[in-house]
Order: sequence, then C-alpha cells, then structure tokens
Amino acid sequence: MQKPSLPKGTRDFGPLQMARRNYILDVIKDTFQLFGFQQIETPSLENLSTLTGKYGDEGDQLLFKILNSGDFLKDLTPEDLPKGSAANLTKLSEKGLRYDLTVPFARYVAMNRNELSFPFKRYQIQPVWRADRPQKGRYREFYQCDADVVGTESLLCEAEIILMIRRVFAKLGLKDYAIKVNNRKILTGIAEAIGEQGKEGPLCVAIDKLDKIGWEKVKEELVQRGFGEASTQKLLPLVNLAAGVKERLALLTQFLSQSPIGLQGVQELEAVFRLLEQLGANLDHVDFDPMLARGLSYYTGAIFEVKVNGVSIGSVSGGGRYDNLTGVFGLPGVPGVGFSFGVDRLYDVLEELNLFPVDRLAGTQVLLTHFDQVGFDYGLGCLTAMRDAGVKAELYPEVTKLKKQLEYASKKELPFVGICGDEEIASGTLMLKNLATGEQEALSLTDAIAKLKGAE
RNA sequence: GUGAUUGUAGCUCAGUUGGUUAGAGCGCUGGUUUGUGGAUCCAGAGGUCGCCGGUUCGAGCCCGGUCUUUCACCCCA
Repeated sequence: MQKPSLPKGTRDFGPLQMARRNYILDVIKDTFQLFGFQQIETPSLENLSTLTGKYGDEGDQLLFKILNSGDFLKDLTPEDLPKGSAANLTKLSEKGLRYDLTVPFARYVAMNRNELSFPFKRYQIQPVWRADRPQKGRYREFYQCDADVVGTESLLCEAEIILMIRRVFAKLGLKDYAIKVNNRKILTGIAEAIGEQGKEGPLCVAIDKLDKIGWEKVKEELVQRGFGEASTQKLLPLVNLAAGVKERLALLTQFLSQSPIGLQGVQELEAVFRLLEQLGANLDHVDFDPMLARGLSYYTGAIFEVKVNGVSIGSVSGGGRYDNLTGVFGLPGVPGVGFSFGVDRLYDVLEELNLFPVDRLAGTQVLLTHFDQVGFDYGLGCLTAMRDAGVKAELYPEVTKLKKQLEYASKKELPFVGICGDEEIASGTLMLKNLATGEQEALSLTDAIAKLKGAE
C-alpha cells in the first residue's frame, strides 16, 4: 500500500471549503455580471509558444511544462544532451499549463478578433498554475477571477474597477482595506523628474519594497542599481507623503511639472476620480500611492493593488491598464484594462478575520430514518414527495439501528430527522424531530413538508 | 533559484545521555440501551516512528542523501 499524498503546493477542497469558496465566487460573479462582463473559459493547456516570453525570464521559469505525448525523447540526439534542458525544451515539450488568465485572454481576443464586438468586456474564473515555492498565501494551483475590458481607452473602465472592488469587499463584509492606485506614467515621470530617465523599471522594483524594508534600505538598493545619490535624494518628497488623495495629486502635479508624460498620468487619475464623483460614488478606500509599482511589465496606464489591513496575506487583487496586450499575437492597437481577484487569498483573509457566514452550508434539510424494511419502503414514498416539493431530503440507505442514523444526521448537522416507524406508518404520519432543540411531533406528510419549507 | 524549518496512530502532539513490547488526548468501532443523536460509563481496533542508506552489540533519537511541511528572500495572486 502506498501512502496517499498531494503534489507540493496543491490542496483538496472539502465540502466546507467548497461552500465557502463558492460563497466568494458567487459574490464576484454577481458583481462582474452587474457591470456587464461576459464569462469565457480557455483551456488549462496552452501551446508553450503562447506562454513563453510573456512573463519575463522569472515567469518562464515558473511555467509548468507538459512532456510531449508518446516517446518524448525521440527527437533528442546524443549531441543535444550536453546542451542542457533549456536548449532542448522545444523538442521535449510543446504545451504548458496556463500561468495567468490575461495572456490566454489576449490569445483569445487575437484569434476571435472578427467575431468580437469592441469594447469587449469579459470575465474569467479558472485555476492557474505556477511552479513557485509554496508559502503563506502562495500556492502552485490557485484560482484567479479576471475581468478585463479591451478595445477602449475610456477611463470609465478604471472607475468601474474601483466600484467593483468596493462592491465585492462590501458584500464579503471586509471593511478595513485599501485600494492603492497609481499610474505607470507617473512612475515614468518620476524617473524623468529625478534625472534618471528610462530607469523606472529598476526604480519600481526597489520602491515596491518601501513598505517592507523602509526608505534607507530602498535608497541603498537604488544606489546599488546605479542611481545617483542626488537622484535618490530628489525622491524624498515622495517618501513622506501628506495624507489625502487631493493633496497628493497637487504635490505630484508640482513634482512632475517638467515631465509631460508624468503630468498626463496625474490627469488620468484625476479624470478617474472625477468619473467616480459623477457616478455618485466617493473615494472611500481609495489610496493614491505614487510609489506603487507592480511587477508586470506590460502595464502602461493605471495600476491597482488591493491590500486588506490587519492580516498577514499579500495583495488580494490587482490589475492595470495596458496599451498593446494583443500585439504579440498579431493584433496591434487594442488597449485594455483589467484586474483580478485572488480567491484563494481572499479565502485566507476571510478565514483569518472570521468573516465567513456560519449558516452557509445549505445541505440536506431532513434525513428520513427507519427501523426495518417496512419503514424503509414507507420512507421511499415520503422521500419522493419531499423532493417533488423542493425539500432537500435523503433516506438513510441501509436498514440499521436508529442510533446510527441519528448520529449520521447529527454529524452532518442536518436540522431535521423524519422517523418512519410502525406507529407513523399506521397513522400515515412522520415523526419530525428538530435535531437542534430535540423537540419532535407527529405530522402528516403534507404538514411536515410545509414545516420544512417554512424552516428554510 | 537562495537560506532556514518540519515529519511518530485518522487528527493534535509526548517520547529522558541511543537500551527490551512506542504513549496520551480527541476521533473511530462495538457494548451499556432491540423507537431516539449531540461532553455518561466500559471495552476494542489502529503505527516497517516520511523514505533510502550509514554509524553502533543496539537507532524514533546520531550522521548523509532524498521527498514533504512551514517560513523568509526573489518574485507574485
């Protein structure tokens, strides 16, 4: 016998976990649909050519590759072997598991360009796989819930993303969180303004750690990455920012006065906030963070990241605007903006904050029990009548002691048990017992059904 | 990819300087009760101590390797 085990970084989901996860997914789906997004799905497998080169070198390393079917070594010659696995990859594997939902979506848009009407709003809820080292809030298989709009530059999309995030969080009972927003153009502008034009890439990587390691360490890293002492010093006004979105926008307008692109970023953000106002919304939970940088290199406009306060889980949602996502698939000039919820992290957050509703496990309402074959047969008729009436019912499938049947109901936390004994059969009734209170009463089948429906 | 960390019954964990037959609680099964469950009581089942190798008269304990768990870094949801 072998010991059963799971691959690293993967998990089973039992009935309780599934109920909870579906609770989260229902809220997200409902929200996406309310804002006019349509669902699509793409295959778990993509051609490796679709996936590679889209996530940077590190991302390519984290792709799960699938060995070719059949004799996967047949194309390999003895001369190939010393070249190493990377050089021979194309001969061994031509498919991989998807790494995120955005790239498969870009592929989908490029392939279906003639059928789609733009702007196209789609959502997609599917697992993705990354060959990461697992740790807290990080798994090798996890769900993403993406919503993207492609084919428009309208900043209404950005405003709606903020509204959707707030709706989902409100429905889930999350109150203490921050939607950090920034604009990639502002980061570009900052690089210009400090005299390190074009170096926003490394600037982002270093600045991203500001929360974690503090300004002094970030400064060290910047110098290490080739930034001048004078340039880093110029960043200082941005490190200790005044509170308030409006104040920060004003500060940035001044800071970026010599950078047209930076100013454009500020104006875009202002436009988004103005749209929110016109939509009748406020800026609650919105936090303009000019130092917010996201790793993914394809963002060109707005950037989002959502962090729940007071929990030890990383960001639970993120996204941004990109100018040209489908360009690599031969369809240039399709701008888009999208974001994603990390359900597994949301799950961890809700669990840590104890925010899952308790009565979510809407399972069987009543278990029909019996003492012998006669009671079992009687129960079969009751069972059908109950199900026809829409009552979630089950009949204990074996003839056995009542004690065992009650224990089963008790363990499954069923609210009711309907006992089918000789006395009940003789009088055409059912002994309906409330397992929480212990009370029981003999009711006709129709009365029992009425009571069960009333107790829902 | 780098550095730590973990692994003993279904679960949570004890296990002395290496010493004979490996322990507890919970859970599970059966009984006390042949029409009544959820903290009564009684009894019982269940472990090649992650795996492979080494040291030793002798290894759950020491050493090496490997897998696994958890965590930090990198990166990310």
